[in-house]
Amino acid sequence: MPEYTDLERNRYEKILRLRTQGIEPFPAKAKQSHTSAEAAAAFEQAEAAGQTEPVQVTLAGRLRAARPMGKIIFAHIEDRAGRIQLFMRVNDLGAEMMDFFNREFDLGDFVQASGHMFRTRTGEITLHVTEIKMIAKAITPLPAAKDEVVDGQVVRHASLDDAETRYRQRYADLAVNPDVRQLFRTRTAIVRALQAYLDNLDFIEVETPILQPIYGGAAAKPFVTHHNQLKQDLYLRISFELYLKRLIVGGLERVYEIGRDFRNEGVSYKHNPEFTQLEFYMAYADYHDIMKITEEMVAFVAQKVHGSTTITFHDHQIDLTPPWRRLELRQGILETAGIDIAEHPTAESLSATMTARQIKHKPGSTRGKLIDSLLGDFLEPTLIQPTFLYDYPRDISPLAKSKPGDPLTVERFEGYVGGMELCNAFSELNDPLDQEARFLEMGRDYNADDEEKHPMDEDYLRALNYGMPPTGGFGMGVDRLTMLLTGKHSIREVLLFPHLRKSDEE
RNA sequence: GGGUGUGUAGCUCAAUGGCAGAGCAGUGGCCUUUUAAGCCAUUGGUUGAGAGUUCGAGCCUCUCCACACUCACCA
Repeated sequence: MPEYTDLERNRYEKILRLRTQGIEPFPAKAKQSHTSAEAAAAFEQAEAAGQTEPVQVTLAGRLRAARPMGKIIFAHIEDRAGRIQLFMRVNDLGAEMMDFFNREFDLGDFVQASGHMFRTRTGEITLHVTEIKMIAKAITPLPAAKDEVVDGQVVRHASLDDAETRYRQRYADLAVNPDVRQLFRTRTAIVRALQAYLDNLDFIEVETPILQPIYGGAAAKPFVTHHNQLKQDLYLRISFELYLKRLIVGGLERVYEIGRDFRNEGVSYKHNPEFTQLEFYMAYADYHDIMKITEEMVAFVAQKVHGSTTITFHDHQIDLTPPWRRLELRQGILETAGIDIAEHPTAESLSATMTARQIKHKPGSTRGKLIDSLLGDFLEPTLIQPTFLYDYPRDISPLAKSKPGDPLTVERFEGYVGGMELCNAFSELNDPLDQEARFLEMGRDYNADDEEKHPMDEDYLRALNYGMPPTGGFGMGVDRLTMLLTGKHSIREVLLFPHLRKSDEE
């Protein structure tokens, strides 16, 4: 037995006491004929129809409030649809049963109650209980002690809002905070809406390996694991990109995957070591086509789950209605940082200008990285309304197709909303010769012995050699989309079980 | 990794360096239409952990732990 507090010990002893009376506090069977909402609806319908025979139901849920008043008891139980009041009377249940309830039932217990629906004197639709049964005893009291229902809204007088407890004990958070339960329903609705949108465009959803012998498709440090029998190190994927494009080579033409990526990097309000990504690839599309799909898809999802394409995020009214603003990256940096990157075709030149303007940057960075840091420092915070930034430096985009006539630039865009990067997309590089050269440029090598160098993904190059049609590709952080659509400012609020440091007690 | 802040009862929070408290929950009573039910009584503390200063530390100092915010890192 774990160490119990006095409150828990008291409840634990009730379990023992129930068993000595031959009552199992964790019975194998339970019944729920209606949810709270269905029971209320059925009653209202019968009432409107002038039906005289009572609406008989069996409800099940967690006991969330109890008001014993001597020979009657009012209580509320909560199920997935909400709360409903129970009414118990000594006339119906007998003194012994009333005592039994008062003595052995606690807030947080799961109960099953049968009876008929009626209205109390105050008009509240209530279950008049003829039989009540314990179906699962709670030993640990729920952290929020008391709620009040005002006009159908649950007002918490002593709520659980300590962030650490909420994240470490998400089960308790969900159990006492209905808005948290609702948020995760919305999250699922967002994923369903994304699927519906893409399915309607004749995409197929696929699953590709999470354990990969060579990681790629993004710039991130991987988690490493090991297959014992094969005596082989494997990486948890940092993106799905290279596998999905193999499927384009195979002729599937329109594919997407929604799944987990793993990146062995810092944690922040918008970063978690594992996060959910949507990637799709569409043959015969280029990055301009993908922009159109992106803005339509996000607007579709917002409409579906939020009922509107206008959202509020960090006190900003954000309008997701297409078309979104399109801004050339060069122009955006010129306007916000006052530097024209086109005038600085080399890292040395750009670095010198940044130094002259006292803009902090890491010496020895590539031109692309310098541009990326200008973007992050000056431009990104200004991109509140949805904006596609397009035409990115080639050296930070090794999988994107070059822009015709501009050797330094590729056909890539990123979508920003609320000052946060939401998605990344490009016209895919489908020239195997150029792709091999890009891999070599970024330090991949056929001789993978050198630990500093990533092995060349020869199989991916072989796939490209078979021929890949012109393709537009897209990746988006589903967690970040969920943050935007639910107005949450931390990725942890939209992850059921966010990553936290191991605590002492675990 | 750096900075700022927080950590007190099951939950939400008080406490000038001087007896560690309240509301709710819990426990024992009363109560046949309540809904933060009410009324009476009452239990509950290694003040995150450890060390130091002091006659005396929840409070001051140091170390550590956790969390939050933030900066840095992050093709």
